[in-house]
Amino acid sequence: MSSQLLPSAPLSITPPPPSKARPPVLLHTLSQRTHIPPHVYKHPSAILLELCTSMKELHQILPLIVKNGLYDEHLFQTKLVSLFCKFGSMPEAARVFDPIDDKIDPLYHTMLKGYAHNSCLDDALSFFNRMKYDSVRPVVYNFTYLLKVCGDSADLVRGREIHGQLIVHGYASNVFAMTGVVNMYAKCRLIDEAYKMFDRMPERDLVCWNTIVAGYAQNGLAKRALELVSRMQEDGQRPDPVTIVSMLPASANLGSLRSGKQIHGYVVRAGFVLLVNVSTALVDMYCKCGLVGTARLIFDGMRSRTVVSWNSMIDGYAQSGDSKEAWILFKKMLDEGLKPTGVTIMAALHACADSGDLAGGEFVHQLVNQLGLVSDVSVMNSLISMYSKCKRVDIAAKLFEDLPFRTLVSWNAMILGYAQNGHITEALNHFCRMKLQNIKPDSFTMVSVIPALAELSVLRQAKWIHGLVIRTCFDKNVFVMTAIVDMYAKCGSVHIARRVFDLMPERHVTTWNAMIDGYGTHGHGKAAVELFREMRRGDVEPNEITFLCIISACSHSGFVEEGRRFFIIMKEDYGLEPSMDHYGAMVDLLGRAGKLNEAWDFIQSMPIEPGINVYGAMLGACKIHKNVDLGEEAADRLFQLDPEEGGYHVLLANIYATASMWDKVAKVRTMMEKKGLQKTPGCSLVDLRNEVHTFYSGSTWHPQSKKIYAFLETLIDKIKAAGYVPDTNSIHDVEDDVQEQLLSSHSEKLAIAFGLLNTSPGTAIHIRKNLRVCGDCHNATKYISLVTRREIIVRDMHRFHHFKDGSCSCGDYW
DNA sequence: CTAGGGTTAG
Repeated sequence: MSSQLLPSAPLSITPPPPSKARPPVLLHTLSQRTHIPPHVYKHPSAILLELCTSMKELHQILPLIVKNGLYDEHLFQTKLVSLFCKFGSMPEAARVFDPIDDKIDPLYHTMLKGYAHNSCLDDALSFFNRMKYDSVRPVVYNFTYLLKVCGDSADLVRGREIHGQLIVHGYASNVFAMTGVVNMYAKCRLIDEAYKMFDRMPERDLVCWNTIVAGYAQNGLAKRALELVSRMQEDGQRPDPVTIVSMLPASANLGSLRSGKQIHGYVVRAGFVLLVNVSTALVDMYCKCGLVGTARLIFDGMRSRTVVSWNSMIDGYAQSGDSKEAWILFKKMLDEGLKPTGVTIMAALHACADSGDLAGGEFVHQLVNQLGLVSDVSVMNSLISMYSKCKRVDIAAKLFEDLPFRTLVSWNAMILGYAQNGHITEALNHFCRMKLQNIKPDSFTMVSVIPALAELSVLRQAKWIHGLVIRTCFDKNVFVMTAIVDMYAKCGSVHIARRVFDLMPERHVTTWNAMIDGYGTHGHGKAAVELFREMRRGDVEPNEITFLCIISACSHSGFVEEGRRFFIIMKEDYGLEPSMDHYGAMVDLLGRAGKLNEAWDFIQSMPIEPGINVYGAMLGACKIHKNVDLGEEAADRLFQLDPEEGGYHVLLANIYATASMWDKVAKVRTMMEKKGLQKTPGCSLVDLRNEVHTFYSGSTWHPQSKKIYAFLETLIDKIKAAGYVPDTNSIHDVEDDVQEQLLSSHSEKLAIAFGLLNTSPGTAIHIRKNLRVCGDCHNATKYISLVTRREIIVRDMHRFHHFKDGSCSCGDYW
């Protein structure tokens, strides 16, 4: 067996000359007395050298050794070089190495090892070439050092070269050398090439099986990695702790609890549980498979833990959404005096981002500075994400701009940060900026940019990015394509969305959700329900979000009974517990349909304390159905919850205004002022050729402003002739003509006028509005679509309105 | 001097 492990070519180490120095007398006599051959005893200088643990100690010991005389000169030289290499000082190693006249081969080997470990690959290779020049025959382990460095730096070109040289030197069948080759190719992400080399090996031992298993596991081919473990067992190799530590992340990656538990069983039977790296990998696996509690039990039962154990557990909590527990454990780790690593910091920042804990995030930021982790770009990326999630995209941007070098992840974090904070133009600018710097976007970039364009709601831009997605082959990526489906729906083209949806070979639950929601917001309740039924017949399981989408689709279309049924099915058939958003959607469903008392009773029967969104839905329903009493009651409860949004107060004020209760309107306004709440200014966007034009109520800064107002005046006369009556009952404190003027300068009317002025007859006009469409604008737009024979598509904060021939797709029900 | 494999991370 062991003969197979020997190199096929003879080793070329020249035997060192017999030692001239005799061991000191004491040791010599000791060895005679105990019949141990004298060469087993080491020279005291050698022992001293071996005790060195740092460069400082080495420099202290050196004079002593020189004073007390050298033992074997070659051994001393080699030992010294080895120590300088070990402590990372290649210049000092070279100072010892260079002047030596009769260099023995091991001296060269030691030096090469030093270069391989401490310097760049170039230094190691040029030393390797010098060896050849000095006629030193390379030995197997010279190649293994170099292959390792190639693998670590993923330098495929040099890796191949060394592979070639290794063959020339006759090591093509050497297990050690070829294991190094397999590992090198695997690290260079050429797993097929790695397997080819593995397959050609005449003999395979445990280490080389472990190498190929780890190779597959690290290249994301988890299933194949686990299959190979079965094969290695058929080949007579028993998985050892190293195998296990590759298998566990593989089964975690698969999310396969069954195989994870199987491995756990094996670990227990084989007696590996006490090994800290094995139990750490178990903790990680259970976290990734969703059993964070089980992971915690293992973590708590560990006799010793490394920083990796802590990191795995903290990140396990962070990834599973338990940011509270993640934070508690992070603090505990600090309390125990453990030094966090970059990974710890990233997990902690993830937790802060999730819970919106800015103060916690700032604390971690300080820690990053103290620990000197500012040069760790991954940590900085996490800081950017944390600040963005905590709505401080300004700080995130500052960090991003100050980065000495940026990775793709940095760009993605920044683009997503901008997109999620509503800075759509900035998100798109950065996308263009990264492309100008020749940084290739990945699917994460696309999934950040596409929703930004969806927010912009400009069909032309949507088609542009869709084209880009196809050209860059991201149309094979289910997440990117889901974003595209969602984007088309949000750009008003639910039919294109459906076409893209139909063409997708693979659909994720989010793909179905996007399409169902698309139908819902466009008021195509029937299509939404049909698609949901189709989904249930297929093998993609609906999730909580699916039910949110379908219930809200029912709400937009007035399908009260269907909506109710879905709410029940959700729990009974799928075991999904309704969240606050689901309760909100149900109140909206009932309330919108005019079943205000039922909606109120529904709120009373909720098993959890109703949130802002629930009372908000109630208030909205009261506005539609002009119910002051219930509206007041809902608002009362709502305001106790201290909403940061000024919109709810405006809603209540509008309820009062509709009922001409002007004193109450004034009261609400005062309350708003006291609380420092502001009404979000209404704004409408319209895209024209290459520009997005923004209009605010009464704004006059647009270059075409004069033309727009003049056109609007004649337009309003025309629709009045067709039957339009301005709805002035929400304004009371100004003269009639001023009321009308205020109404006619609403942002959507300005945007529509601008759109009509600048586009050709027969084309549709797309308007994007940040708030809900007001009643008067809704009515006016219907008439405008009639008299101008133009289709006008308005996307408000909740849904789409397709105005055509005097009516709206929402059936005046929004 | 005296070889090759392994854990956490957007």
